[in-house]
Amino acid sequence: MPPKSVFYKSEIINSSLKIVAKKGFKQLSAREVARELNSSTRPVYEHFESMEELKKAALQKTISLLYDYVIRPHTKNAFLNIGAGYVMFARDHREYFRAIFLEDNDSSGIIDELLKKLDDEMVKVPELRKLTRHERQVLLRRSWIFTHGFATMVFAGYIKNDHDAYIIKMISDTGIVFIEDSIRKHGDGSPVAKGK
Amino acid sequence: MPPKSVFYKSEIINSSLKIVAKKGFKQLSAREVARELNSSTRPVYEHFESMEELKKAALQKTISLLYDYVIRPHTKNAFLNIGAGYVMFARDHREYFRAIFLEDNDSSGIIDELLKKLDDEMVKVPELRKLTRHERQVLLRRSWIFTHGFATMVFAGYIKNDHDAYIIKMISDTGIVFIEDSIRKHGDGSPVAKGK
DNA sequence: CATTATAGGCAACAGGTGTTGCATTACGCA
DNA sequence: TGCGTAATGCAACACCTGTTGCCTATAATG
Repeated sequence: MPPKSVFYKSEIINSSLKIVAKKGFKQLSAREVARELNSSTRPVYEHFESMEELKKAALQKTISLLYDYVIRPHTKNAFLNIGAGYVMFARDHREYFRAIFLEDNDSSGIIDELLKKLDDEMVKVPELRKLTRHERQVLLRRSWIFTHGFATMVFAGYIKNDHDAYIIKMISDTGIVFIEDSIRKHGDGSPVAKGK
Repeated sequence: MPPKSVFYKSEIINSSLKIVAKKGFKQLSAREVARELNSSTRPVYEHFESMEELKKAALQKTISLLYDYVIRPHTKNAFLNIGAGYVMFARDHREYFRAIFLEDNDSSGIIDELLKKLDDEMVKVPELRKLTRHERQVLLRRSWIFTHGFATMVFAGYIKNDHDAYIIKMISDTGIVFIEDSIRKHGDGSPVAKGK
């Protein structure tokens, strides 16, 4: 029998995430992982075909952490939680956020999934149910662009005040502005309400 | 006397920008530049102390190109031109946009300058002049977060329709929503109008 | 026409990367 | 207690990076 594995797959991924958090995704290398584990570079290749594969696995783990954030009940409003969680993730895990959304990793699937969650929450709100499909899409898109912009600016360190309360207020206030606009436009049949 | 310089500083910078546009900022290396110029790596060090310095010069040139974009009269509204130009820049020059705003190059000075331009334009609009300083700041910040979010999503390739007309409509429509909200809040002294 | 300063090419240095061949080691079954 | 298997460490390969020493070629001056 072989000696039991000293370095488990999960340890290697966790070490990788530490490195990404500290030095960024592009600094993740086999030797860097080895240093973190006090080992040679071999164990990496014991569990992964290539560094490419390890990087994929590490990215996947950051994505699942993102999902934790958007599910977390920051407020009583699930709609708001997704946006606020997204921004908080950008604040708490800069390098993960960069790896997922700002490097060339085709993040569109994740965004689509988050948008779907948001849409599901939206139809639960009575005031929004009367909106047409197109009106809801406009609202969703606007809200998301704002949220993503906010997250990206927090990521860049441009937003000095990034406490939970401020993030929630910002997302909430602007969301309300967009919602009120949608309802108003729906009422008077202005160009936005094409579907009606 | 020495032989006259075959490779001018400007040529080196232009070659660098070509490389950045094609392969990204992090792929910009002395040997890449040499390949582009059909030369050795020497000329780079003839005109620049280090690659660091060349990278700075290249980044500076991308920033001046960004300014061209936000000054360009896409519409008759200078306020709108800045936002639309910003998004179009992200669309036309992905890698420059990434280098300026999404890598660790402290872009806050540029954002501050753009915000100042926007503020200057804002006070020229009669309806906005009655807003308090704080109300104007809220409006500006909201508009900018949305614009930056839009640019970042265009950058990521998530916005499929990125024609000039759509970009302008998007920035304009949302800007109007924010402006109307500011004016409305100013009227009824709601929490946003703290300064009044 | 000779001289001299210097731009540029070549090739090397040190350090980084992914990856792999080989020797060693330790485990748990026989 | 011995043995086979497979995980690990070491060291090397090839290729990337920034940078520099040395040599050559050139152009304007004396």
